[in-house]
Amino acid sequence: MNDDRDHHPLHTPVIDWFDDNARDLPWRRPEAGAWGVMVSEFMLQQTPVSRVLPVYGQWLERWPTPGALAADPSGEAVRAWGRLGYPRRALRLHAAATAIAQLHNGEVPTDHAELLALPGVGEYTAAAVASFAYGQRHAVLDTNVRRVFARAVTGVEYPPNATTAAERRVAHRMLPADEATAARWAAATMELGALICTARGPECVRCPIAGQCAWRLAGSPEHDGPPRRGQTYAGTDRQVRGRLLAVLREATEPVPQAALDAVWHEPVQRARALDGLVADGLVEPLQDGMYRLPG
DNA sequence: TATACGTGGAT
DNA sequence: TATCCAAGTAT
Repeated sequence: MNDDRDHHPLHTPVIDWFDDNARDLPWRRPEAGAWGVMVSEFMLQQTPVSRVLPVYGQWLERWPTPGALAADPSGEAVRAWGRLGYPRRALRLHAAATAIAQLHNGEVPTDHAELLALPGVGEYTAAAVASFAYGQRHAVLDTNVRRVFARAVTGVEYPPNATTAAERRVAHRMLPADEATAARWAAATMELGALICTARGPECVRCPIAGQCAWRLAGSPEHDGPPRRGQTYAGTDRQVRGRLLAVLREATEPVPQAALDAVWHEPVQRARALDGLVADGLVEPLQDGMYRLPG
C-alpha cells in the first residue's frame, strides 16, 4: 500500500542501532513474560530505570504471577513499592492483578482494549504491554519516543506538554507495517530517546539518524513555546503524604495518630494529606486513632 | 485541558 | 541551592 511506511529511511538505522546497543534489562528477557513486562511498565511510569531495578526483582520473586499478588493485601503491595514514588501505582497494580485473576483467568490480556480497561493502564502502558510482551503493532508514545519524533521528524527540540493528536498521527505514520518490525521499532525508538536523544545534552554524535534529524538539519533551534512546567515539591501536600506513608510503610503494627502528627508541623495540611491518603485507599483508619496500610 | 500525584539523581 | 527530569494515569 504505502511504500513509505514499510521502508521509511529511519527504520533500519534505528533498529540496527538497537540491535547493538539495547540494554540488558530484566523485563526484556524472555523469561519475564507478560506479567514481568506489565510490572515493569507500572514501575517505570515517571521513574528512572536505575531505581526500578532492585524493586522489580524483589517484586517478581515475591509475586511471580498476577494471582500471587492478588492473594495478598493491597497494603503489602504499597509496602513493597518502597520509595519508588507515586504509591497509587502500587494500589493500581494490585487492582489490575485482581482483575486479571478474576476476569482473565490469571493471564495478562493480549487484547489492547482489555489491557486499557485495567486499573492504572492508560494509553501508553496498554500499547507497551501489547507491543513488548506480545509483539503486536501499536504506536507506543512515551516521553522518550515523543522527544525522538519531535526532533527527528517534526524538527523541534521538545514535544508539547501533553500528547497531541498530531503526535499520534506522526507515530502511526512512522509505524512499520510488519508486526514484528513495529514492535522492534517501538522498543528501539524508546531506547534511542533514553540513551542518546535525551532531554538535556543529547549525544547527537552517537545518534544513528543524526544525518536525517529534522531538528539538527534546522540548526538545533532552542525550544520556544510555553515553558515546560516543572513540579514544585517542597511544602506541598505530596511531600506530606510521602512522609506519612513512609511512617506506615516502616511500621509492622498499626501506628497511633501521634506518630503521624510528628512528621509535619502544620495541622490543617497534615490532616488534609492524611484524609487524602485514606480517600485514595493508601491508608486504613482503625479504631482509637490508629492507622495502617490497607489490610 | 489542567492539575494532582513521590522520589532522588543530575546539572 | 534551585531546577530539571524520569517507560503516565485519573479526574
